[in-house]
Amino acid sequence: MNADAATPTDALSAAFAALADPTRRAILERLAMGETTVGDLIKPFPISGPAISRHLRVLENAQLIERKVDAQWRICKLNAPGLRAANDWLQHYREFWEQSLDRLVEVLESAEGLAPQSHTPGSAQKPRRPLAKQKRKTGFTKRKSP
Amino acid sequence: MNADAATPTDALSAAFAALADPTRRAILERLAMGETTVGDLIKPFPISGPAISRHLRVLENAQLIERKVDAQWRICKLNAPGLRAANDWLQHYREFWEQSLDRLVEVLESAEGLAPQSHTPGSAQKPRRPLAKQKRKTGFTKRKSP
DNA sequence: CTTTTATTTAACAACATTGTTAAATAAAGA
DNA sequence: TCTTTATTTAACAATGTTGTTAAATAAAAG
Repeated sequence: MNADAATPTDALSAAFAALADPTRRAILERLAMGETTVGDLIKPFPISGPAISRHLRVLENAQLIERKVDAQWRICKLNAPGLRAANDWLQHYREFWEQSLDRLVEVLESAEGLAPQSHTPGSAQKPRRPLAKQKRKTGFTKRKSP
Repeated sequence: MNADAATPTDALSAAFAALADPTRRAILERLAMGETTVGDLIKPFPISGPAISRHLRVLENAQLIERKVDAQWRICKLNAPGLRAANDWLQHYREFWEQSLDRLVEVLESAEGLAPQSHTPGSAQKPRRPLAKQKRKTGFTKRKSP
């Protein structure tokens, strides 16, 4: 609903960016089994300690994990609110894909090959031809007429 | 459950990476209202056409949108399965944050300031001291003893 | 106090991402 | 056909990310 494409690195962007790495996702999966130390987290991975250390920082900045100090160990654990925030954003599309699935089911069941159009709310009508005749400023570079 | 940190750019990584950009999220939000043209999508943004064009490619590669050609227009629309896949991944943490919320509620309600420990399954016991005495290969660089 | 264990910082190279402008493509319309 | 409209590709600079090794910190153990 808001087209705010400004904020330098908002929380959501940081969260998704953090989730975009398989190593970090694997770390989260490990942490879902319970909090543990950095040294323990590193074991499954073929990368260096400092590399993991930075992955953890990324996860922490993204608020997907928290760290606490226990002597020379840093205990890492999942941070619920951060994970939840990312999930919530995706959730507002839930309606969309469920609708799509409904429609697919319909198509399959009626076996007619053509889904009836006007069925669900929220999916705007597509105009046969895009919008108007008026001058549309597009932001694309114009070509000089030679 | 799987610690596969290998695949160069798996679908999930691509999806989350695509979601990590506010401009792209705004594009998806716009598309949630119905499919439309590239020229229409660009309007709210202060960036150039080619920039949007590439954002769209990123979204398409991540399978979050689909494009079809209609004369000189490319009509963009959301791609349910891709969005769903990203959501599903996050969903397996749902249990986790719900549990955390439950616990928070308990703490607040009992107003004792201390949550009873052994309550929920899935959250492993933290050993008072991490694991064993045995030699643990950590993967961190060792310091030379001077 | 010296050494060991755990983890982070620093410095750096290899890539990847994003935005820019100019030019290419392609269909529609005059 | 020539022009306009819509969008992509190319080339490039600025910036960000990830991994590496060497060195810095800091608490624990001897």
